[in-house]
Amino acid sequence: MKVATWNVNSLKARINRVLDWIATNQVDVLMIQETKLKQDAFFHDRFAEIGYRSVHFGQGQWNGVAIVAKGEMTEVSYGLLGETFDEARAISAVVDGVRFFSLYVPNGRSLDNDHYRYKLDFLDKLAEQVKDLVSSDTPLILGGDFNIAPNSLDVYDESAFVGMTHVSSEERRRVENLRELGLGDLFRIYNPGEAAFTWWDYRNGAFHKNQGMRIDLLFGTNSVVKGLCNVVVDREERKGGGKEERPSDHAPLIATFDLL
DNA sequence: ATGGTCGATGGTCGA
Repeated sequence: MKVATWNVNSLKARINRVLDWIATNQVDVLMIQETKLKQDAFFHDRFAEIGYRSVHFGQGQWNGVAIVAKGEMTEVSYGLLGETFDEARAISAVVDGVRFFSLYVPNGRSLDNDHYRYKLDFLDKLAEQVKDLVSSDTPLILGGDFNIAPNSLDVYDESAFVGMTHVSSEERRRVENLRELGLGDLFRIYNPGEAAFTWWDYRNGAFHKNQGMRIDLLFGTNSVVKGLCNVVVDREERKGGGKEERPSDHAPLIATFDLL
C-alpha cells in the first residue's frame, strides 16, 4: 500500500499539479491539507476522472482537508470525533481496512498568542481520540501538516527558531505523546539520522538554501511500521516548473508498506 | 538589520 500526505496550499491553485502528481505516483491514498475550498467547491469530478474517490471537509478561504483514494471510503467523519473545534482541520475515513486521518494542525502563530493554546488543545483532543483507536483491530494512519518539527534534526538551524512555535517543548511533548500511545513516526523510523524537510518558506530563497523544516508527518500503528518498504519526501515537487509552474510551499511525503 | 513570497481577497491577513 502506498500512501501520502501533502499540504497543497490551495487546491484551486494546485489542482492540475495535484492530478498530475497522483497520475505519476499512483498512490492508493492521498491525505490533503489546506484545500482553501468551501465544502461544495471540491473537485470530486476531476479526481473521479483519474479513477479516485474523494471526501472533503471544507471551510473556504482557510483550512480544508481531504482524503483521495482508489478504494472505497467508509466510516467518514468530518472533524475530530466529539471535538469542539469548528474549523475544517480533520477528516477521517476507512480505506482497504485502514483508518486514515488527514490533519491540519493549527499553526500557533507565536508562543504568547491564543492560537498557540488552540494548537495544544487540538493536539490533546487528537491524542484522546488516538488513545481509543489504537486499541482497535483496524490499523491507523495519521497524515498531515502538524506544524511541529519533532526534533533538532528536523530544523535546518534551531538557533533561528529560539522562542518560536514549531519547536517548543510543549509542542514536541505532544508528538512524543502520540509515539507513546503506539504510533510510529514513519519517516524517522525508516530514515533514522537523515535530515529531510517537507516545508520551505516561499520567502528569502529558503528552498534554494534548503532552509526548511520537517513538519509534515505520517504516523502509523505497529502493523504499518513493521511492514514499511519505503518512506520518502518528494523534494522534486517543491521545485515547480512544468505546465503548472507554481509549487506548494510543502512537498509530499510518501510511505509504502505491506500490511502485516 | 530588514524584508523578502505566496494565496484568498478586493483591506489586509495568515502562513
